[in-house]
Amino acid sequence: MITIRDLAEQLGVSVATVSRALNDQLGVSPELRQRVLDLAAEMNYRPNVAARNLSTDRTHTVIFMVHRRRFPAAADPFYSYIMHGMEASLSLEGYSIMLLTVTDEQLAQGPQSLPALQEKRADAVVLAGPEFLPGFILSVARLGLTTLLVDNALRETPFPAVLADNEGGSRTLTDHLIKVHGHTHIAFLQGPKGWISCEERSAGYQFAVNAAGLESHIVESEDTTPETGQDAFLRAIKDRPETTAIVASNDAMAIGAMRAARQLGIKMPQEMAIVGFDNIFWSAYADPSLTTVSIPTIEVGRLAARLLLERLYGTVTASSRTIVATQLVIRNSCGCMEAA
Amino acid sequence: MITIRDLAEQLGVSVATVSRALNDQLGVSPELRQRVLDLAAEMNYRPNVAARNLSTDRTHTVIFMVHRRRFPAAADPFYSYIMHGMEASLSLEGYSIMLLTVTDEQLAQGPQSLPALQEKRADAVVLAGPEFLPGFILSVARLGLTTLLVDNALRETPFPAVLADNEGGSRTLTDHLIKVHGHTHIAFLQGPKGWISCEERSAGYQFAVNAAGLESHIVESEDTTPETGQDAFLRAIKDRPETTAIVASNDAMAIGAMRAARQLGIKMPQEMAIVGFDNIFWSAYADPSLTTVSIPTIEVGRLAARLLLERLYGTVTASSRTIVATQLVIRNSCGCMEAA
DNA sequence: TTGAAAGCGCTACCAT
DNA sequence: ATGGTAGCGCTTTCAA
Repeated sequence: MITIRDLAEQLGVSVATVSRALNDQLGVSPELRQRVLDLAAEMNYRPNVAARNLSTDRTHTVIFMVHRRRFPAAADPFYSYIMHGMEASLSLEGYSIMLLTVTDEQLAQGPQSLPALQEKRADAVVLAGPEFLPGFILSVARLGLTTLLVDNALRETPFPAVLADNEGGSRTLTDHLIKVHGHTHIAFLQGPKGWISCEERSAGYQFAVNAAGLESHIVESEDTTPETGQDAFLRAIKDRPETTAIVASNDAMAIGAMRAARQLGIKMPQEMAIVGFDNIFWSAYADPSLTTVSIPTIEVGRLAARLLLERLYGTVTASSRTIVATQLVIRNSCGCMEAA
Repeated sequence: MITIRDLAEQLGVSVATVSRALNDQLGVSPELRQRVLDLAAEMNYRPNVAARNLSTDRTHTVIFMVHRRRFPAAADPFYSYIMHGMEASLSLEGYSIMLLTVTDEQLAQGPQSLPALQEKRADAVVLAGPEFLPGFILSVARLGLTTLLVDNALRETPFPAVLADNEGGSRTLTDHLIKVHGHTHIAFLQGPKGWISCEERSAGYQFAVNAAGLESHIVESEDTTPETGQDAFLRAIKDRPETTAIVASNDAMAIGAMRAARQLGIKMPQEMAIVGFDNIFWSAYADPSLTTVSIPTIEVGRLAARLLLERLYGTVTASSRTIVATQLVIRNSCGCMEAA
């Protein structure tokens, strides 16, 4: 293994100079700098990360923390995508990303139970998903790591967070059912209370429905899987048989609802329009193909990476929530393009 | 931040002793050891990883390397699952896992283009997926990192690798179509040449078909997506209209084939049985639900982690390939349980 | 069993 | 612009 000492000796200069040249710091004459760089390249020099970490107290590493159940979610690798987006961005800046999945027990015990965090293996940490509660979040932040929430947020305390525009997307989606297809009895299949994305989607639905002077109809669920979607659908039409359209909290629920509808012999989209959220890969393969809202997950990850780096370098202090635009994806399940 | 020096001073002993006590090394009297441990706990001492890394030349980190296109694969988060399994196991041993996705250019340029590898940010590296070619693999290994292949293998050189029992799974699956359902004209939708898992699945199919005295019928594809499955299916039945069953290289292709069959008005499973491989979440939601072979991805990850740690600790030297058993998952698309 | 001290490779401060 | 050098916190010889 070759070190800056080797380079320094070869060139007959001090290690300090070599270090400066290598780190692009001022105080080195252009020609000497070039000689250092050339020799480093020639000798295939690689900095020792551990040594640099020790003396700078920086690791150039970010921890991506997510609940173990959610990575990957069987039905939807949402967080895998976000991590992927982060990795691609971070690697460009010389940063690495570590995966840390946490169990319910660890969540309950707090960050003390997470050695990777305590040992400061990273400069920053992303907490992805709604499982992280305020108490946990704040204790992580208190550890001294730069902390960022993704697909989650604190309600009262301002805290850096990146989220999709769930409310806007849901409003647009619901509006589409109302304005384009003329539905007047639309139910919303709501996911668990406390999952911010579900609540925002619910809010978007309600806004659209209220604005149109329609009655809202919210059916609650404990989860957002096909199974719970199926179940919620059945309750929805039992409650109100006049229902002709369903907005599900996500695609998985929507696909479950479709299955339930099909089993009852309900024609889709003619007798029942069903739409989802997330635009998972398989939503295009549902029958009828699912109208939904897409979230640019890679972009969410890219943004998270950028925000983190900005905060690490002190470029920026303010701005708590960052909202990423979503987009309506029209397919067949809303009633559009039936000819296709 | 509290260091071993703080502990040493508090206790009036040397840092060497504290270090030994903390690292469970011999040469410390039981009572002193206990006092050290107690104080460490009381003062909430956390070792500085960078310092330890520097002096031991170990990082207690593993890099999970995968092609950028494959993480996560939109249709099937196969590698996300494996990484997840690895993380869960590694964290128990105090190891962390880093994600490193690589592009085609980086693959072509070799490990030189990957700073994370060169800088020895990890003790070991897993190369997951068939995109890593022998030259690349061997140069990574030459870097001095403990290297392990997952869902890939070298053909000639013995090299540590973990794979699912693709051949066995595929043989069992094909056998099921022959023995239970009496099919005599079964086509195999083959994925790209060079993807070892696809080739093994192909071999399993051929073995079963030959053993039954049937003719094999292999249809090639450039990828293993629903689109390529759809296309391959059409070519298969055009080639041989007598075909009554399809074994696809994976579930995504199988679902694509189903779509093509449905568009042609072919009844499934009565007129056409279609089966897949991987048991992705959505395969249960296909119509008819997909008979397939499940791969215990979490277990694959767990095994990979264990093999890596064993090699890091020099417990084991031999054994190149490790094969993980797969399991037949019977649903409706093969013709079983039609009543259900 | 315990302690002293020499590094690990790099950064950054203080001189020159 | 360049050099000398003191750490960063820990592990690990070597002595006692």
